[in-house]
Amino acid sequence: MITQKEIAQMCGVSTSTISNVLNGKRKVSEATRQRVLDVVKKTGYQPNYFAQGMRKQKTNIIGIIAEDLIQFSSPPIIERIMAYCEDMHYRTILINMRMYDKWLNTWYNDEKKLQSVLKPAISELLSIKVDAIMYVAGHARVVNCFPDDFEIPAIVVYAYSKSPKFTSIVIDDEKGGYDMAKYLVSMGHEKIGVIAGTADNLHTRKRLSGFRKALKEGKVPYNPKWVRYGDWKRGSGHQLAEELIREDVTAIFCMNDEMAAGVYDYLYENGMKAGEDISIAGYDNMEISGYLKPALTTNEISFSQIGIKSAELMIKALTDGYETKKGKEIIKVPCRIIERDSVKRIK
Amino acid sequence: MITQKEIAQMCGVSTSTISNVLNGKRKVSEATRQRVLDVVKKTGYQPNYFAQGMRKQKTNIIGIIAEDLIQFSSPPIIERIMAYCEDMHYRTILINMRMYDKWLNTWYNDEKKLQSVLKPAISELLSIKVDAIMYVAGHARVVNCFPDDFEIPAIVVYAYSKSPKFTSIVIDDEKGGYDMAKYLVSMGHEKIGVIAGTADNLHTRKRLSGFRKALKEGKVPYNPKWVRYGDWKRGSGHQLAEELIREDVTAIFCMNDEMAAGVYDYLYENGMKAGEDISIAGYDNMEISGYLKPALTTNEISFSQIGIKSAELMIKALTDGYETKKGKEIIKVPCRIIERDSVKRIK
DNA sequence: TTGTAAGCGTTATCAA
DNA sequence: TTGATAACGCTTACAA
Repeated sequence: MITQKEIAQMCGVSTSTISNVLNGKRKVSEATRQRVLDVVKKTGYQPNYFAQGMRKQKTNIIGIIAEDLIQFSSPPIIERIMAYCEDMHYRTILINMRMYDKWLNTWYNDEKKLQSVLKPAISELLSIKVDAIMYVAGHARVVNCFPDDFEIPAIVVYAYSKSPKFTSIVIDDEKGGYDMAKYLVSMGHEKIGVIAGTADNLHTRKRLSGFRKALKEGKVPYNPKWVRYGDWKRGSGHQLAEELIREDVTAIFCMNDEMAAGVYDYLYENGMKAGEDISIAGYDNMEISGYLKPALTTNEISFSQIGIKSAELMIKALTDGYETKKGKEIIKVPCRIIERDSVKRIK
Repeated sequence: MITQKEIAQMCGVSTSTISNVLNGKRKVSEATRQRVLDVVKKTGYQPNYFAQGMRKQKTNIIGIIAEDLIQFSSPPIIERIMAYCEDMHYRTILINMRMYDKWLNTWYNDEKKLQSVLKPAISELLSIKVDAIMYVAGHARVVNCFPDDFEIPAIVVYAYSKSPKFTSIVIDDEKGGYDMAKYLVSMGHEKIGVIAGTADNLHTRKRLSGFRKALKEGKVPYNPKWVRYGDWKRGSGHQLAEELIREDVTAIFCMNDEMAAGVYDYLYENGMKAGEDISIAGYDNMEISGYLKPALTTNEISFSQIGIKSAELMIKALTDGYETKKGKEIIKVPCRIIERDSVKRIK
């Protein structure tokens, strides 16, 4: 590949002149400037990125570490991050840790497994001399990503940073649960079942706490028997639907769309229909929710908002100095209820 | 960040010794080796990637250019490519062109739009000195990715390379259409409607040609009136379902699951049921197909196979010399019919 | 077995 | 306005 030196020879000037033309760092006579630009264009010269990086000690690259690219939340978040960075003239480099591929579902709370792939990923990015690192989690939990004395700005996306030194961007689960309960109550429901996620999960706990708060405000009774814990999978929705229907609830709030689909399975098998015989609400607004019959009312998580917000913060930190390191900040992105046909107004 | 020079000082040896220990290039006495390794470990020293790359003129990085990361096919393909490359000790760097974000649906056949983002993407990868480039398309068509005299090995994934110099990995659409027709005929259907994709689309044409071939072999009449062209969207499935049902077909082959979902919409509105009143088959095996009721029989595209296959080829080309440049090869990855509940045996 | 020194392609500093 | 030169951190040929 052609180098600056060759361009310099072809133009009959020194390499510093080429460099100066290309970077506009100092005055170069219009004549030589044009000559240089012509040759650069003709030859298709591209500065060697490594040489530049080495000399400047600054790369304008932001590293992204994704827990798992095939987690459904990851592509839209990362897509927006990349878009924003590109607009701000930063490059991005993505490392996909592929946690699911490596350990299926057994890594969520296994610190050792996480660190065994996270450390090399961080090392790699540091050796590439990225300006900052964005950690994109696959789902919310407290996660120990970076050491307190981490040498570059960093941010935790879609999970809570264990260390208070790093800003986190998460969804507002508490408000999400609260809003959904408010909505169901406003539709006349007073016996509301919940198919929650796993009991120790952060999403689960926060959504449930918001849910209870709204019931209290609405003076609607809360019955712990109406709260069942699933495993986020379709099958558990099916199973718990049966239990809750036996309790005579008029509505079921499922903490994800997949379990809601499991409820639909149960209804289908038993000749019942969501939005008629019982009301169903989901969470996530995954693609499937618009394809269920009747279409599922659910709480949309705006992954693009999460992506944009975190990229903005990251770049602001980079421009303003290392502000993110000053202290923890937890940014909460709100969810939004998408009203479809699975919740019926009663009474 | 700590450099090799500092490590050398701390160990009381020269930098070349450090380098040799780290790369195992020549004999170093066990004593110094240990001493060096200890210090490296203690300090967390990481070689500077830029300096290495510059010196070695070899990066072991494979560049991936994705047309669109949020196209549903892209994440699983890319995930597998990354996995395979990682196993083979190659790094990957991903550039997402975000075509959809930039131009919605208007870029498919717009060479100018494509080139306006592809050229900078390629330049960037070349200036990073990647060893090879993999182009990951969002959907099949003939695409003009690289100039014939491209300087590094390259491969086109999920689309057909215009230039015969580059290998393409695509799905076997012809066989896909053939298999589906065979299957429907084997279930007793003789009046089979088709909701095809857009008429000029490569997927459409190849699937249709396979479809006709199978009908011919099965001595089942082919009626052009039973073939309708949609736009791959749900709405067109809905609309064309009505037209085909009026033609009294007993089965409808939809060229993607989304249009099949549109057919379901129509059936639902009219009190009909797939797999009972009429048989429906889809294509893609998207997530939704397992959530439709009754679950949709469809032709699965194995994106992971595509990813693995292309990564294998790429790395083989890199190891064996630049074989990919020798001549065009079109690798076809077969689809696989997933039998669910939407196709009924008749007669 | 180890050290010295050149060189990879840029940019920044200094001198002209 | 321009050019020579050093320096970035590493690997490798050659010398010791």
